[in-house]
Amino acid sequence: MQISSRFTVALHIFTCADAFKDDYKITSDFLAGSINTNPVIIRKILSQLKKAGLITVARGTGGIAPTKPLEEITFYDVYEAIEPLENGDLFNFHTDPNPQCPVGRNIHALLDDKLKAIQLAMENEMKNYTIDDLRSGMQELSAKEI
Amino acid sequence: MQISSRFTVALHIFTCADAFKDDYKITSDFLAGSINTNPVIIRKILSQLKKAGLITVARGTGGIAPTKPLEEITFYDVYEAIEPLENGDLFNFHTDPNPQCPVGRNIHALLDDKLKAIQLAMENEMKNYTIDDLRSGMQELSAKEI
DNA sequence: TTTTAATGTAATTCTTGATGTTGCAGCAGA
DNA sequence: TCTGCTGCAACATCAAGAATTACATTAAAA
Repeated sequence: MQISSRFTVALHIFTCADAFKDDYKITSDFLAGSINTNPVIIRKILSQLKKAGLITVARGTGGIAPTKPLEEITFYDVYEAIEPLENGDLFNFHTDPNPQCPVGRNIHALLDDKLKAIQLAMENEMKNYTIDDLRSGMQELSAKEI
Repeated sequence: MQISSRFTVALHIFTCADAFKDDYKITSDFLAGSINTNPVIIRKILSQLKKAGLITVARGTGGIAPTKPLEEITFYDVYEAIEPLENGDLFNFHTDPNPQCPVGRNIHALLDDKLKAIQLAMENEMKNYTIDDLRSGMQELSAKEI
């Protein structure tokens, strides 16, 4: 099972917002055009990013802006804002293992710390990348195209 | 979005198979009893583990057995056998970003290596845990219960 | 050889979540 | 007031996970 595209869409949004901030007003319609999806999808994601305190969204007039310097917004911040994990756990268990079976009643005790370590390994790697990396990476790619 | 319970069910299966290998024949019905699910669910997972070469399943007579020493079967081996990832990628993109937009046509070039690094961080941590860790951990937990 | 107990697998249903779409109320600046 | 945009509810669609039933196939034991 893959992680939903909303996460990469959110990163796409941040990249666009920075790349075009001087030339266009960044609206949900504008972003939907670059990503090629529906503006309402964008607004839902913007709403999540706003709730997480990562951006401000100007109601009425339109336009979005990050609340912090781009090098302070990590991939993990975006991931956390976007991906709703039940109890914060990446891994799912089957519900109601058999308590009569010694394995069934101990399976959580046996696995929880190991699965958490695996999850943390991923989340910590996410903290090594920031939106500013996307901004500078985008600049390089644009320069190559000319 | 969470990783499906089939992964933790597979780990549960390995743990049970070892814990009861001397006292019971390990059938899909027996395992379904401990996990509290349907035998067909178990058989599908067993089928995946067999295809990956991690276990043998005795047709007709029933019973399963690992093909390797337990310390040589890592969580990653099980994960890889169980989780069908499109193109091997953990992260999803929205299809068809706008090629007219410089961000849209470069979003993959911009993100692919970073997302791969995050995925690898998780997968490498998975390689640090083996089925043998579950066997010994289960022994300790059982000892405590008495 | 027949019986028996398993596996292998197809077909179906149910549920949930991601995604897409329409419609409209609310807001703020021109 | 008019215009353009956000916020949000209400659906529709689709795919995947999970559960269940049914049945053919297999291999050992009786």
